[in-house]
Amino acid sequence: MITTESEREASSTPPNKSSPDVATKPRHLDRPIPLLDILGEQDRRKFLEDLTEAHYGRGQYIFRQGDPADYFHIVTSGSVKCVKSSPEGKECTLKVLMPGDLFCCEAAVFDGSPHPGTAQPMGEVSVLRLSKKAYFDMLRHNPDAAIEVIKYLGNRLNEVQEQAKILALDRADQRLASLLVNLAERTGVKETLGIRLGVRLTRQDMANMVGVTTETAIRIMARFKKLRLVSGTAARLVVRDLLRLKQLAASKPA
Amino acid sequence: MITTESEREASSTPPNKSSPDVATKPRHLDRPIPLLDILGEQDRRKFLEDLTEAHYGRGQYIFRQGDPADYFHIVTSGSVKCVKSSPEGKECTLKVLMPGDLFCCEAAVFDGSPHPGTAQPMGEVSVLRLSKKAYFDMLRHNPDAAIEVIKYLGNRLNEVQEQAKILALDRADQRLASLLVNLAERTGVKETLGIRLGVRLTRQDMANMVGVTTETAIRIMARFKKLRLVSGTAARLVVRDLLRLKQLAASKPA
DNA sequence: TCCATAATATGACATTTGTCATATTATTTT
DNA sequence: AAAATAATATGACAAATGTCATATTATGGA
Repeated sequence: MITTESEREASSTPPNKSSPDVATKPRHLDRPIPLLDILGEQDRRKFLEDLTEAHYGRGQYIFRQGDPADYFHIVTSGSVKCVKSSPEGKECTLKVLMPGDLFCCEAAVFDGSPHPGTAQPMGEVSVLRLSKKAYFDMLRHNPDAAIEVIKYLGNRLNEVQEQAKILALDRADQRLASLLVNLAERTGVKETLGIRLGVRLTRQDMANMVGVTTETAIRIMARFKKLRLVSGTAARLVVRDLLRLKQLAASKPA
Repeated sequence: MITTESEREASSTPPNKSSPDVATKPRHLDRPIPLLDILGEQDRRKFLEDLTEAHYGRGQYIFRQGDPADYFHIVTSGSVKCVKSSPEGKECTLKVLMPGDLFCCEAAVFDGSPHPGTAQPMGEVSVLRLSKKAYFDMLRHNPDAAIEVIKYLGNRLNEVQEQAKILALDRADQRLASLLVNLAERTGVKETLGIRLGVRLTRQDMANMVGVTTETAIRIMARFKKLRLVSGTAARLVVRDLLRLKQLAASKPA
């Protein structure tokens, strides 16, 4: 999925807060959400009544590791970082959620355990929130919705397992190449010179996603730049040679 | 969950085959399966009709990476290795499934894409199999069953994400310590001298699970043995000091 | 019991990646 | 526009892990 043009990325930076700017009935949704489309008309109306829309900006958190898990979420615009931190303070970014992605479909929502990670907006973000109870009711009354959630979770599970495999077996440069390929395919926007990533990503962000230090990520990106595989930095990162990056990600030697 | 005594681990090694020894109506189930317990009596009867039980031994495969995904599975006895291999031949073991675990709840079962990994019995194993269609029907007619699957998938997702974090951030010895703690808690059997793991695990197996070479796993295990954290080898691996292993897994320095 | 094979062990060395220090260049904010 | 901060860059060196070679010990099957 490489769209050909569609940007948001508001650059205003509101001060640090920990609750959403607004929480209202949802207005218009940017793009179709499979889960919502599945619901019948009457269910959909009932369901939408329980949904609230929340907006977040830079420096805020949607929720933090250890917080109680009370809501099921759907991203409607912008992107969301899922981060886990270890007791000693090191951080790892596990996933960048895009519009249409669900989160907290999980066990935590059912059994009252706290969030196993932090959800952080990357720029301006809107999400739909559904209370634990309403989510549960929806699943119970809508087998098709439940199946949709099962499919989503199954895909996510496969995805993370692939990611774990990459972390376990591949070198730093291959892991970085995999990340760039993945983000280019999931969020990329075609341009004359290549594929521009749809998310702002510093070398530090990349480092956190592939389990290396920032210095290592910088050195490898410098090499990739020299090889004309990529160009640009955080705000405007362009993948210039998707094919060769893919080959690098799958190759044996250095 | 550390049971106090309950072993199987048949030691006979039938020759390499790629189809189950038998596929019959399930007889008696070793332990309760939450998913089955949820179904009402009549649903349960109908459901059980579609279930077949299959048995596998050493050297066989339940399915292999790339095979078409036609069945949903439940482990009823023994343990199953989930393995992924990269194009260059390196392998990574992502999970050891125990009785009660579900597998192939996933998207692959629905949309016709092939198995993203291999499922391999560790010793003698029995699984229940349900055809894609019957599984789908069950989910559609049993909201509670669908919710159970969602819970299961959610737990698995959290688990793999935790694993990915560990692979991304921790040193080899910490990853190995985490693995031992995890297996001791999930499969361990209490003994006078510690907790014996309920699965046969060579240093090579461990290496594949934490993304290091066999040599590194051997060296680290030798260190652990010297520190009296563990004892024994593959067939009889004992965790002697769970607490210190946990501390090691969570500590900052060497 | 013996043999064949699998598993564990260990050393020497190469490679990869991390750490720390210090610049340089972008980007925000005032 | 200037100042402050964040991001990128680079070198020197240390530490962790991999590679390859070669033993030694354990285990399962004839």
